[in-house]
Amino acid sequence: MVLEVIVDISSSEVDRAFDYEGVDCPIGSRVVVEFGRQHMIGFVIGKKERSEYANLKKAKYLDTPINEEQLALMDYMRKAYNLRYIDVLRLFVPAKLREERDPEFTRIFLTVDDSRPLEELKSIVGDRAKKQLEALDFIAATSGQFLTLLVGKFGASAINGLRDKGVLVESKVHERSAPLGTLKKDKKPVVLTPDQQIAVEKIVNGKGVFLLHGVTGSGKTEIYETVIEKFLEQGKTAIMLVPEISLTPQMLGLFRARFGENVAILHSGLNAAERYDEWKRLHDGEARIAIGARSAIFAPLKNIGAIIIDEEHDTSYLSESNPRYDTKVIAKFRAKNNDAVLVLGSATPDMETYLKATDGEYELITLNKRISAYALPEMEIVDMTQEFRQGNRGLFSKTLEEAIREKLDKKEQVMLFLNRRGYASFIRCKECGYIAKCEDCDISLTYHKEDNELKCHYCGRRYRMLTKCPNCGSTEIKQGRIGTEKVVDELKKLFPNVRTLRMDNDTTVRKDGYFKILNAFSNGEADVLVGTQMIAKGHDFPNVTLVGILEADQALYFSDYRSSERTFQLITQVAGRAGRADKEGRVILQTYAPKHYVFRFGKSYDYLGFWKKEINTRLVTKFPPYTKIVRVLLTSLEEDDVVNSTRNIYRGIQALEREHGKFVYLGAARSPVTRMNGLVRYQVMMRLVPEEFDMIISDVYKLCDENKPKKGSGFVEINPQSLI
DNA sequence: AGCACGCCGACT
DNA sequence: GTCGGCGTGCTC
Repeated sequence: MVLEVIVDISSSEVDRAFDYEGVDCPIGSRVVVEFGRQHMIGFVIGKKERSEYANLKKAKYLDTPINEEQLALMDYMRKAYNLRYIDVLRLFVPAKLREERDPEFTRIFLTVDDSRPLEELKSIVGDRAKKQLEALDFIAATSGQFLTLLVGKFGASAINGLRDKGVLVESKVHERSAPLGTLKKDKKPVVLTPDQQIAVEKIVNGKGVFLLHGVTGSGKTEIYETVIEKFLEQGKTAIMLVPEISLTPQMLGLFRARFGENVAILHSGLNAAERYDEWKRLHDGEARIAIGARSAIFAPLKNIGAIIIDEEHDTSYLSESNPRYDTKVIAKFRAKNNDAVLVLGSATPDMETYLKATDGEYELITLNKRISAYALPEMEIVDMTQEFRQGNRGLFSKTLEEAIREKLDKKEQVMLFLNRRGYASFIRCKECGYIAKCEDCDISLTYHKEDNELKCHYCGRRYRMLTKCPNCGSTEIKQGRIGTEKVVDELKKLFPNVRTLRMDNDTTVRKDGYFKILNAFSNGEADVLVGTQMIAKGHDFPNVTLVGILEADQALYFSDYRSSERTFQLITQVAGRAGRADKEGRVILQTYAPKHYVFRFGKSYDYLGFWKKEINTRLVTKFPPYTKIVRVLLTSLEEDDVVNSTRNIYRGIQALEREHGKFVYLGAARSPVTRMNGLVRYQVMMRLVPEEFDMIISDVYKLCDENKPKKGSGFVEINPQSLI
């Protein structure tokens, strides 16, 4: 049998099938092949009787990690996103299976025989074998250990003695660093409200895509859990996706408590062995619920009954680097192929999602009531232009300052939000307008007070702080907008004894930094938490009774058509942080544009009002969801090379425009960031109505592939999150 | 991606 | 003379 094999190398050069001689095995199988002079893992993507090549090498069959439905998804993704075989295949296979190791490698795992009481086992061991008793206690207390660890700790003779006496149960387990103990199911019957009950009924008895639009605290999680439970009862499986940032231990604990060993968790915190183990449990049918961030949509499950995407508007569902994909699109494909329901949940749905719900493409389920008796906090909007006119040059309005003072006196906690690090201080000459930029990236540098230096947030390059303008020599060179550090500084001036924590990309470079800071705040180690919207997501701090949003409108004037939507999502989410449980919350929003409709609708938590206004704007201005923005980004070491490539691609697209109708917009230019990491960047931008998009996108991919710069690269982005 | 082949500069 | 620089080309 001739097998068509894709080798595990991510390069366009080699991303095609190579013929090998091998046993008849299913498509989707994993094999070892000799490729050139090296041994490689490969994946079978096709089979045939004969090959046009003579002297085929042999492929050695290992296993079949990818199922038929996943193969169909692979083909779909390759076409829809112009991806390589191998880049898609890798999404389905844990890294461990791509290392050349014996995949059947197992270790012996020992647990105590729990069919008999521990005391009885001890008497079998006898009180003369002290070391054995010690080991037995240890194994019991830790609910099982690997043989190698036990031998290291207690010595081979003691452990072999125990094994001979038959008080232990032995099992072969795939390598894994932290075995799950036996988890008790704490199955409290969940009582659903009538609204929740109706939602569950609709989803379980319906088909297709559902938008579950529910205000913060309307009990979406209980609905997800019950839906999953109902499908499990039917013998089906389920995938639940959450934004990476909300995969908290508490959240997972909730699912573990309800579904126990049936849940497999896939998140970035797992090491390769743990990830493989969770993957394997799903693949073998030992676990039937996959829960995780974006990539969990590729879980090796069959017979899926429900796919749930929580906080569906969250941008973490869009993969912005190789391989680029939209999780919702993948979810729809898998739901359709499995005849599963897809549930999209959010308090502030994506513009496009809500449009589809109003069009009837999705079924809309609205939850207006909060399950707790407490209303959402009142939002106060403070006009900062007024403050300025009254002589207040600080960051805090009088209202906010007084509110903070009051909360600090009461020993309650405060959260202060800034829009994001990108808006932190840049350096500008007041005399000539010079702005300090990165020599490599052409991006405004950000001032970091802690190190007294300037940093480029795109390449990380550092510069000494300027004392005078390199352009005109003026010493009137000052920071522009504010960053979290500045907020902390000013806060300390107003309240000398305040204890603060700061959270942004700088303080959370290390993966655990994020949770450390949140834990510290949760434990009351600080009075005020200052941060970017990172702190807005998902976490409940019962003692937080005041939330301040500083410069709420910074994002509004950022050159992105989604800025209003983002701002609305942010303020809704942020407001949800204030006042849970028994304490009334207060939200103070500072803005220089108090009359903007975002704040008007945001203040009253009126999503629908906002959506109607915003969707009309998108229609009139011809932006998504009514159009698709396509950007072809070309980069090269040499200007001539990239200019040449850009010109060819632009001409090709012009030809497509002549052939297929009128585009909303087509233009070619240098990218907003003209150089990054030493590469020159050009782009071709276009805005297409959906029909045009469908007609020409594959031609655009082809043009890009065929005309990309000789000494660089080119790729196509669809509705890119940022145009840097 | 590797790894070979291959054709020019400075070394025991 | 030859060791080795990394440019180009191939892997069923």
